[in-house]
Amino acid sequence: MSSGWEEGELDFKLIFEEEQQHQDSTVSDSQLTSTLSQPMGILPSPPPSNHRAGMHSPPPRRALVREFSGTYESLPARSVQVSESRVLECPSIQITTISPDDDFTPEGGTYWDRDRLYLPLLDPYCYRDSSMGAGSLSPSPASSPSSRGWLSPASSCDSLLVEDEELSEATTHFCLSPSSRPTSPGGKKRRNSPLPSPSHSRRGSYSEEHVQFLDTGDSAPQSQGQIELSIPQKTRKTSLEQVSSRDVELEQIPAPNTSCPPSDLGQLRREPPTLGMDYLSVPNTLGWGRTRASAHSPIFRSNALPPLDWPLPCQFDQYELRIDVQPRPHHRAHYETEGSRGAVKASPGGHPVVKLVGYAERQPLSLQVFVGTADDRSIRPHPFYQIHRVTGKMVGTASQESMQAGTKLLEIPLNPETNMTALIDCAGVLKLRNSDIELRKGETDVGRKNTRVRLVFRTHLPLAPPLAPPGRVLALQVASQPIECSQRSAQELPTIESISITSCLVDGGVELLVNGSNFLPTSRVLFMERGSDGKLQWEEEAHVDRDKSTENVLCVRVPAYSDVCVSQPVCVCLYVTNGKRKRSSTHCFKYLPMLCKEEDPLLSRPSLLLLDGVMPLCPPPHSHEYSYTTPGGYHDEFCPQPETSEDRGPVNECDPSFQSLELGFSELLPPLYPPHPWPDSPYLSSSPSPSHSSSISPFPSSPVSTSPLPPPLQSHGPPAYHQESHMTFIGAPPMQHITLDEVNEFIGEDIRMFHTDSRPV
DNA sequence: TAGCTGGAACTAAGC
DNA sequence: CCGCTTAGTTCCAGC
Repeated sequence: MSSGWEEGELDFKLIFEEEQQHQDSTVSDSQLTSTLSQPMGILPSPPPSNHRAGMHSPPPRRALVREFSGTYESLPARSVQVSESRVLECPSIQITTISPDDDFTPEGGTYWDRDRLYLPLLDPYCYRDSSMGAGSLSPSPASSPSSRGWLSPASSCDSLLVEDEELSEATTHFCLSPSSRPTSPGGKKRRNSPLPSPSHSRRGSYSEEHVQFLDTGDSAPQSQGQIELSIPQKTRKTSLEQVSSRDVELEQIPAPNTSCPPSDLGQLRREPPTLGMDYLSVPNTLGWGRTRASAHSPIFRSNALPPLDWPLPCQFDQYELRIDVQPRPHHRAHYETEGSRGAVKASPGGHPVVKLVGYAERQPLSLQVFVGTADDRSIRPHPFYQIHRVTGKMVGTASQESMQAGTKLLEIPLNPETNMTALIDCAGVLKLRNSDIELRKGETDVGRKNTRVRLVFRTHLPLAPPLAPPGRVLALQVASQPIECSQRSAQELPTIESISITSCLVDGGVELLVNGSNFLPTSRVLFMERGSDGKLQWEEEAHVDRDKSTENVLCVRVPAYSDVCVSQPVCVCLYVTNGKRKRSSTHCFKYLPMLCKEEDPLLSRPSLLLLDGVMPLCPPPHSHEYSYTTPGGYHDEFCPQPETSEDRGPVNECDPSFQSLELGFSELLPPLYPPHPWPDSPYLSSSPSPSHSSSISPFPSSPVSTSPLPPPLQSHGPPAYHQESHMTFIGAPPMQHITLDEVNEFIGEDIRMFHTDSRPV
């Protein structure tokens, strides 16, 4: 599933030089000149990441030219000397300008012949860098597909000029302008041709219709022209894969609003011609299991905001981004050929609610929302889904769309007046055709049965000393529970929304209630355990008490574990199946050793085991219960999907969350690094991330604060310095998507790099 | 009328 | 290669 990219394949370099950014503003290279002259987006753009949408961004690395304050940016691939003292990494592209007199297709200004993609001369201000890190806001309210045009004046090089105060301004003056265009897809379309997708789609696809500029992920020369491509018609699709929908949305759209300084309001803008993978074969970034991004700090320079595929914590210091109301587990996404299917709704009705806790400033902030993956890998933008801005009289939340590295974002204000709470009633989900996405070069994910998504929320807080040096921003992210977006799956697949208990002694026998939907009289509940190699080691069916079960509740008796003599807690998974290939996602369950209760004094305090402090009405013996639905996260993703994990090779056998991290990982951890007052580098392997720092405990007032606590990582990362504990932490923020293998790898790499960094140079 | 929603037909891929 | 099943995509109809 992963790209297979190995560390050694990461060829491009990442450099960062703050001081020279200004000096180099007169870069002679045409690729930079026009870019540098561009107006800023509302948010400073992080450096180009050169990655295609859906690909993992490379983690930042130390500056090659000169280290500066330990901050890192990823920059484009190939080296271009832009000044005597500075070398930028830029993609190699071939672009030939053509005159405005040349013919173009009326719709998009581009056309294909066998060998070339011709791009029209465009307003030099009109381009978009699809790789821009923190994309600038587009004024276009249009949503896909009616709003494919994302123009962003921001570019990779813009980010080099972004000053800290700009971020502050951006966050302060997050302004929303009313939409001048409808955002929903333009209603139903008539079939006019039976030609099947994808090769002869009856319509242009998200990729095909809109553009078709190749995404370098960098600021390509802003002069327009023709890009040399070897694109035999027969392989048009293959060629177009470079022109992925997410990379190359292009359309004429109105001039931007205040977020984008006007150039010529009457002039249509267009993305810059960029070139894709043919010339810049950017590796599929880090293999998900290898990324160390999780180890970085959530604090970034304001001009180096993290890419969307970087895992971020949901909590840092007193700040926490949390989901107060989770979305429903089902939401039928709409295709481009359909009308909007509305905004994602919440289970109790209404819509999801997201809140930033601990923020007492008066400055409003912006909450970014995008559609992320929901597999057992780290959260990243979902290649087959995009966020869709829903408008209408029923939508009360203002929002703006933007693009970041090919991923559409909604930006929603977080205002102090509303207690930094946002009602997410404007976020729909657009489904892109699998065939369109899968043909993109470098795309390794398959769309088939890849229909679970999450809503991912991210915000950036400007931090002031003493929390961080000036100009630093704190990036927090939280992801919703998985959302099934397929109509069919939503109708057929059983879904577990909660379970009444999450652990009991190994002898089982405890009654457990599974709450969810699509349960049938024939539904079965199975407990299973996988080995570290991902192979099924044990599976046992739980007896279902049909009399006590309904279509939304299954009452089962927990089966005994295979080995009642275990001395350590055992994490297993349970799922509901309605038959072959109709399985729910898995939820974690822990078997506790028989002696555990006597040996572990903490277990004698069952209240400490309650997540969210919700005491069950009738706690059964031998069990530890908690309210399943945690506000800030979801446990479901911790377990591999039973229907797919078997094909994935080694996977974590179960919950790689804190619960599973408890299981004997502490002895693998490297020595405690000396704490930093704040992280200079988000990627210093030899220094602890804030989450590692004991001085920044995520749970300052935790009732179990006497025990070392896990990091406040919502996303995966190395296990923190909690030792010994074999219990579930109260209020522990969920750690998502970390597998046993990842943990081991993180640890091993940390140890290696620690040793390396410790050596005198 | 446009947008939202549920349902189902049609089609391709997989088995 | 064929038939069945499954899943993705598109269209229709009702509200």
